[in-house]
Amino acid sequence: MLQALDLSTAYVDFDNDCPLFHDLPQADLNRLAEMSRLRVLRAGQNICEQSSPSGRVFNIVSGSAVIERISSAGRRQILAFVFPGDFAGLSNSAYFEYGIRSLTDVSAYEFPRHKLVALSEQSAGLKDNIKNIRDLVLALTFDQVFLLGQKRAHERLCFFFLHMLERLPGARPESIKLPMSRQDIADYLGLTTETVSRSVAKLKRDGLIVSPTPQTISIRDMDSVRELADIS
Amino acid sequence: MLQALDLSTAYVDFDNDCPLFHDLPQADLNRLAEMSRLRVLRAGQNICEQSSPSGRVFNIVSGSAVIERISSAGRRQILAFVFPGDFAGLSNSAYFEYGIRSLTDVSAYEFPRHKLVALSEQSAGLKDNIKNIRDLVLALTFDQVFLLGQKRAHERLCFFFLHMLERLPGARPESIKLPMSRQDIADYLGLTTETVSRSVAKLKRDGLIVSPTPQTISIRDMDSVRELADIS
DNA sequence: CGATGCTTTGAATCTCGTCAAGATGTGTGG
DNA sequence: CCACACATCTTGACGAGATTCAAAGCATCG
Repeated sequence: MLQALDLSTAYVDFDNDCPLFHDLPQADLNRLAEMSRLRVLRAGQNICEQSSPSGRVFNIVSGSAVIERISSAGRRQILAFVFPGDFAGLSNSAYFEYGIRSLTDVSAYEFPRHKLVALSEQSAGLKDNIKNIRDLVLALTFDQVFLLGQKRAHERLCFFFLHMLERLPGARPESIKLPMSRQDIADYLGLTTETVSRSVAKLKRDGLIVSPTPQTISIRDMDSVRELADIS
Repeated sequence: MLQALDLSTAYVDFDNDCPLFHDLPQADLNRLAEMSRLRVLRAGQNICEQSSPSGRVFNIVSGSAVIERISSAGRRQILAFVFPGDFAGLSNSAYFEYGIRSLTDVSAYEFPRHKLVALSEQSAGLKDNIKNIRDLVLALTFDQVFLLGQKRAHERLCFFFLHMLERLPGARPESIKLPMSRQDIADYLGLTTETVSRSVAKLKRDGLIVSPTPQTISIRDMDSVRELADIS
């Protein structure tokens, strides 16, 4: 986890091919760098609190985090997992309608929202990038609505593995290293930890996956996993 | 339903306080009118097909419609209900990741997406309006994720009634006239028609609502309905 | 009026949640 | 290096809630 706290490598990310910085001219990158602040957090900390003023937005540099909503009754729903390169906090209401919380040690650039918006008015590239990010978020959220409304537990798991395969940096079909706990997966998929465990056990039993440790998933029968995930 | 097909009243809507046209100067309204085409559909028709090229966007003038996704396995999830003044089709991918289908007779303005985008580049007001619409859609979709992931059947219905109360034009706590079938409600809430029926029956039995006809809901105990809806 | 489609109700089944116990793994201090 | 405590994860038994299948009510419309 020391890597996550290494500031010298973090700055390199301004050149990376991440959605916010993609294809921007150096001038824009410089101005983004000027307005940004690098925040470093330990695992399990709030990056921003649900219902707090939504004046800041975040670009994850290293580590993993969740976007979560907790109701007055104490029920928790994870709206998304965010990984390096991902952008979070692009709410347009005055207050965050969700919280962002680190799963691992995390480093992230923090931008004042009004400054980022102001710069995006002058930079067509930046504005496009922000729009694309919003579009992706909406598309992913539609997928999740379908998942929660229509799929069974083991189907949700299959969808989840394929989703992680796409979004989690470094994930390969033979080796997906999950940075989140069973509770996090459960709160993302609208299940309980017990049901997640049982569904994983079932997928193992049926030979679709192998899981040497709880945090490691290896897909053995991709066709069957895809079919159960029912990607529309 | 003849009202829905009355073209003379439909045009008035360009002056209405609907999200897309809100606070626009007359010049912009005129250009919007020029590029638009009024479409009139009977109940149960596709306004646009899932997976078809997403070249058009729609502004509902009269009637009700659903935004739905149907998987390869034939399962259907309704992503949203849309009502007069609502805007639909703002997908940014090349193909619609959902279909739009009329519930009642519907009239709607159809805009070529590229023209609307081009005009929004010149009209700050229009651009803001579009952005606000997208923000609202995302916020509503987050609510639905929470609903589907965390709530029980009768809680989902309470949330649904309050949601309709806010969004359905003309709805009042004492009289919500639902334009959709039990099947549509079920596909929106991730339930079956039978469970919707039973949950409505339970809410009636418990004195929270009255329902003289299946399409008419009257909220009797707003506090309890709110509490069950668990608006976060 | 009968026919059709939508809604409701009933009974059996199944999936998932709950509660409880046991297994596994990790980190700490002896 | 081992032993113990604490977390997390897994498994089992049971029950609640939702689905499924079937049949019966209730409208609307020829």
